[in-house]
Amino acid sequence: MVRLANAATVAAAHPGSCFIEEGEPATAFFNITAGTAKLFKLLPDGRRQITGFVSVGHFLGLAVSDTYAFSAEAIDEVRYCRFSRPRLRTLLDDFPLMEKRLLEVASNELVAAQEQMLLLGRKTARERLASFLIMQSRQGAACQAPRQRFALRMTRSDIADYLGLTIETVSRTLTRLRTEGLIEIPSVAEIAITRPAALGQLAGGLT
Amino acid sequence: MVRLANAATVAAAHPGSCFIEEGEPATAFFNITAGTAKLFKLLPDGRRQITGFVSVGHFLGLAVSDTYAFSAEAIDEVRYCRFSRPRLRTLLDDFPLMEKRLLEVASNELVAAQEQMLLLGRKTARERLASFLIMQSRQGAACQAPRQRFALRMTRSDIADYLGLTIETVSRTLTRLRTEGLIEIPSVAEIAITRPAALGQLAGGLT
DNA sequence: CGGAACGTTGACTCCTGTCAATTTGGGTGG
DNA sequence: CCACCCAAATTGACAGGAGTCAACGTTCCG
Repeated sequence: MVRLANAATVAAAHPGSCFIEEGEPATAFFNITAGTAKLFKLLPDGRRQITGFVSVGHFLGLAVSDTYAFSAEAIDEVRYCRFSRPRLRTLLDDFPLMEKRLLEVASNELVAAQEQMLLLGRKTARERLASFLIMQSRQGAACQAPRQRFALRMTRSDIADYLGLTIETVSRTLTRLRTEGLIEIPSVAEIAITRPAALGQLAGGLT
Repeated sequence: MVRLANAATVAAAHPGSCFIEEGEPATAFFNITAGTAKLFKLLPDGRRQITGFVSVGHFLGLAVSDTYAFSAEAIDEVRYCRFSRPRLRTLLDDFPLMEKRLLEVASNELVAAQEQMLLLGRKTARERLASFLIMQSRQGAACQAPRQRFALRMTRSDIADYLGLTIETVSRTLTRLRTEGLIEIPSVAEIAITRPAALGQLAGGLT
């Protein structure tokens, strides 16, 4: 862990380790600088809902609440900057542009959250997977065209908990999409979209 | 419609009318001054997901996107201030505190959205209704204790589309909660929580 | 080679959705 | 004032999609 001049610290989280725990006092604000993490909430009996995957550039821990509203677990090696809350406040005062940027980010995440609510509340398993695969195909290709083939950086269990399904349903549904010729599965962690238009149709008017 | 000095307009929407339509060019920013509206997204075949209910004080249309990401329909008579986008920008420049406030609001809404994702993705119908009723019992009583008895300002159809269920399941589940003695239903639009602790338990560790 | 975590597949169950009939309640007009 | 109407809500019967439980396959390290 490195301490910087402005009291921010740089740290890392190993795959599988949590660097934010839901319910803990929200003492800090994070900025991911490398790697990917999953954000999730748990029910008392262990059911889990992954609310998003975050990677380089993402901000975490904005909430005004005094405790974190979700947990964050590293998927691969994650590096991040950590700002104490008071330090964040002075940062925002010193750099008003940062506030603008944070507002933009939060607004975009709200839009994404609403899209995910539509998926979780109203889409079938097939539609959820179709939507998810299309989303993934665009991941990290913000400025370019979606890639026809890409790697899934998460397990079936993570996909299931993100889509509100079980791992069995995820597996079966992927198999079905494959047998129907909409996708190919070169390896467990790779997907190739063979009929993007049909998949988009299934997803319900792509986002 | 009244035009103010700073180019904002004051307007109203009658019950059932949409004052924001998903997909339309996002030309404005709204601030609700009276009434309640529902926000929702539609799938091509008409399936609907209500992403939230908003009332006095809420801000709408923040998104950076060039089209609205959701529709807004008035439940009762809604009054609102409408700012054009350029005007919003000058407003934010003139009143930096407003930006801080918007960021707070957006952060809180993100937390609520994540809670709703947990509900939609992982909770059973019973748990969804329990969570919903507890949430409603706190509505508009931000600073006070939750009310033991309250009015539902929306139809069963709205509740269903908010919770990702059908109206039949909402109806049946409410009936069951009543016969089990957790709640009473003095009239179709009123609920009394008779066993708050048990209902909270069911909801899965209240928010 | 062996074991463990992850993934796939099958058989069966059940919660919720679908379809349909009936009841309730609020508003309107005779 | 009351009968009527229509939308909303409730209730029932049935069906189906996704969950559960379990067996089997695969991959990857130790």
